[in-house]
Amino acid sequence: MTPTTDTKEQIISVAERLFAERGFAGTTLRSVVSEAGVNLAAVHYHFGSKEELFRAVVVRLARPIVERELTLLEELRQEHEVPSIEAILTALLKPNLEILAQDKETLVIRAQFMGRCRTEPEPIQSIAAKEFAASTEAFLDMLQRVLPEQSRSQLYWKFDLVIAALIRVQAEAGQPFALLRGIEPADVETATEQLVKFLAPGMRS
Amino acid sequence: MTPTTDTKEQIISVAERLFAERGFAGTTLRSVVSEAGVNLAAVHYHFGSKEELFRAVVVRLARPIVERELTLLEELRQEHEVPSIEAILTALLKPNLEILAQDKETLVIRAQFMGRCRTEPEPIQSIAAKEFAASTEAFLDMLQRVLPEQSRSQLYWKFDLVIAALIRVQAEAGQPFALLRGIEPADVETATEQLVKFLAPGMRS
DNA sequence: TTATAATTAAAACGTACGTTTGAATAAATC
DNA sequence: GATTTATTCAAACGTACGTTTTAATTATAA
Repeated sequence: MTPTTDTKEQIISVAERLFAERGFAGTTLRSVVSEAGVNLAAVHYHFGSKEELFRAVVVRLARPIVERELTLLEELRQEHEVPSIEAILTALLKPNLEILAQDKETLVIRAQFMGRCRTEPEPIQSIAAKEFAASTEAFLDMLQRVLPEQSRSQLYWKFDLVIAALIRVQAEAGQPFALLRGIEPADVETATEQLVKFLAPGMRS
Repeated sequence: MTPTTDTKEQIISVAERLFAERGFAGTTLRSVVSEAGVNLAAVHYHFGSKEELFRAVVVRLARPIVERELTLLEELRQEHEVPSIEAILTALLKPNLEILAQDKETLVIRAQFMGRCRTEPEPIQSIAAKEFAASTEAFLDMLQRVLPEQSRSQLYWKFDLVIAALIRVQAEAGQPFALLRGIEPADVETATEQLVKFLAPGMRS
């Protein structure tokens, strides 16, 4: 019998890829377990349902991102009374790109999954949104402080567009014309800078 | 027997809404025909398959957009040797928002559908991408002319981000904090301007 | 009016899905 | 080693899906 943590992680890893490629509804549990080399009932034993499996995949990827984002934001807050827009956006975006770049093998899969889970039909989309809620709120608050002349409404849709851009960069990661092409630290640095350079002027306008 | 054009249009209209809400895989033909008040076989008679139904929905919405975009672009080309980035982006984005604003009833549905079809798993996403291919190419060419110092690669991902922003604006249309909140011509005008104002500086940078 | 074509209806085909069940096996605990 | 708990297995449950088939009905053409 395969060790437990391997079974669970195997299922999550295969599910991550298939959910990314086919979406939630288009991915069958039978295809997941077939590729993971485990039994169909294992999904229900370990995760309880297809939806909880999806949640497990989201959590594995999103938690470290959100933690890192919040840590960077806190550091910003302590270093500067009024951080720059560029610094805030970097704190927001970089963890998202860094995590993708951990492994060439999983770069595209993770990127696609990140994009996928934010565009899924409900109730799946909410699963991901909840995981990012703390980060969303913290960054909106910081932006409001830095840009007090903008209405909350304005900040809201601009923030939304920043996230949309991030999703797109993730979705295209690893492609020939993509902003994030590789997994070197320099690749992440460049991609983050260029994305911030694209978005910051619009945030201020 | 209901007249043919009504049956077909009814099916397309219901399908548009359900595909938007649930995605391609999450929408069943039985739910579509049930709400359209027609028979299941009608889908196959009129469209041949579920995928062709999806295509029919895309075509109904995308064709007029692309035509309008290309028309505006041609007008721009004839009026200016070197059009401004703002004018180009307006020509690109405004038809997409205008068509949503034709009817308060369908604003959110159409917006969601537009966003949905660009984020679907393959092979569905390609169906929509093909419909926009002519427009994509024409605008990239124009941008390249106006920004000759930028590489094609750079223009490509920036254009991609513009489209991502558009998708997001569409997806949020009609919501309280949305950029496009209503269907008056002034609403479209404002939304287009603000979106262009957000994106143009980044295009130039 | 009759014949032909178009459209709709209902049932069925062939296949598939997430979830549940009960048994078997493996691992952990005493 | 015996017992308990955890995990895996295979089959089945209850339901559903897109597509196909055949017949009936309606619309159009001659």
